[in-house]
Amino acid sequence: MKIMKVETNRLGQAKDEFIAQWGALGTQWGISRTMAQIHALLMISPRAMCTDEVMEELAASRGNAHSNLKELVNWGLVRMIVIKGDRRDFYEAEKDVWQIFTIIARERKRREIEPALSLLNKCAEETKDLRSAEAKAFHNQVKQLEEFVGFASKMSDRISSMKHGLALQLATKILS
Amino acid sequence: MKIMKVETNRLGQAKDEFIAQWGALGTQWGISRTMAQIHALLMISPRAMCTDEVMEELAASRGNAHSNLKELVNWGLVRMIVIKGDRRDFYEAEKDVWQIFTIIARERKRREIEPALSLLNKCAEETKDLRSAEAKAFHNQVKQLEEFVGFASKMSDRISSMKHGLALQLATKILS
DNA sequence: CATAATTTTCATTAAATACTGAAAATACAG
DNA sequence: CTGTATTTTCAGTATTTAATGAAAATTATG
Repeated sequence: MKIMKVETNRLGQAKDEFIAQWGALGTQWGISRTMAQIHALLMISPRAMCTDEVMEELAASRGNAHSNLKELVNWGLVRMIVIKGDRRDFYEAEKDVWQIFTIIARERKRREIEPALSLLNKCAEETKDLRSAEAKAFHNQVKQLEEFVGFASKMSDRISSMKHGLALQLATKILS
Repeated sequence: MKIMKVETNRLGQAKDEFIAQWGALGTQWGISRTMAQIHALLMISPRAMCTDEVMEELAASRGNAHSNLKELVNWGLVRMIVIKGDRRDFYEAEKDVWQIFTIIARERKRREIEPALSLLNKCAEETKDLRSAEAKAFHNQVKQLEEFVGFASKMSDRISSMKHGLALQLATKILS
């Protein structure tokens, strides 16, 4: 085993724990454990990594590493990097927290809010001219949900498109 | 088959679609399909329902209906109701959208934000006095995440504890 | 107390999701 | 073109999560 300072070892342990736990959290957030682990690994890596390094670090299969890297690039949380004179693809994570937040917010809106909103639109529309008391009650409830979710959708857009500084300013006002 | 007005049938179809689709959405939100379906069913039901009615409406098993009803009561999205002269337990959903929102926000914070925050706290703490450049970079990245997530946590609390009207006022300001 | 209605539990089964590893496809260098 | 490094795909397997249904426990009723 390589000789190393106690400090280096402590750092390694902290990193490993971070990666392992971030992976576990990922499953709570609806993304696969490996995807969250790769994200954690790259967020704290001082340099871009290639597929084999990721595989080794996480003891994951090639297919798994590959598809999750692709997915992360898709989300925009990770960028592919070309290093000249090297045929391999390298990957590095977006590290700015506000960027990370807006990317995740956009994705969640797309997956969680928009489909709900379109369902609510449809149900409200389909029942808007029914006259029975029961139908009116249904229409009313759906309408309330529709308005709220529509609101949430707009809010999400607005906040995501803010500059970090401006958002911070707004947040400070709310927290004060 | 029972004779019914066209209107009644249209309403029934809209309800069925709403329940089915809300269930499908539930899986995106990290809750089981049945739980989301029961929630939808009760949100649009004009009266409280007993376990057997829920089972029948959703073609779900007793155990499934039971455990998901229990879970919904646990969240606070559904209340158990006692009807005198009837031994069965009845259930009714919270219908106020702002209430629904705050309940879900609280639960999500508990499951998604708090564990992340405690991990970040721990990792920042464990590396705060390491001096290598690599350690400092790690500590710095974790710290940034910690600050942001801590911020999000406070925001979530603040907004959830607002009265609907006040939140609306705030939102209007942001959207304007 | 006996019994009937209802709720609760839980071992088993089914369904959904994530991962593996090897083979096929692609890209590049000589 | 040929051989090699690398990426991509995907059928098969493993893991995780949700649902079933029947049995046990509980609760009310006469």
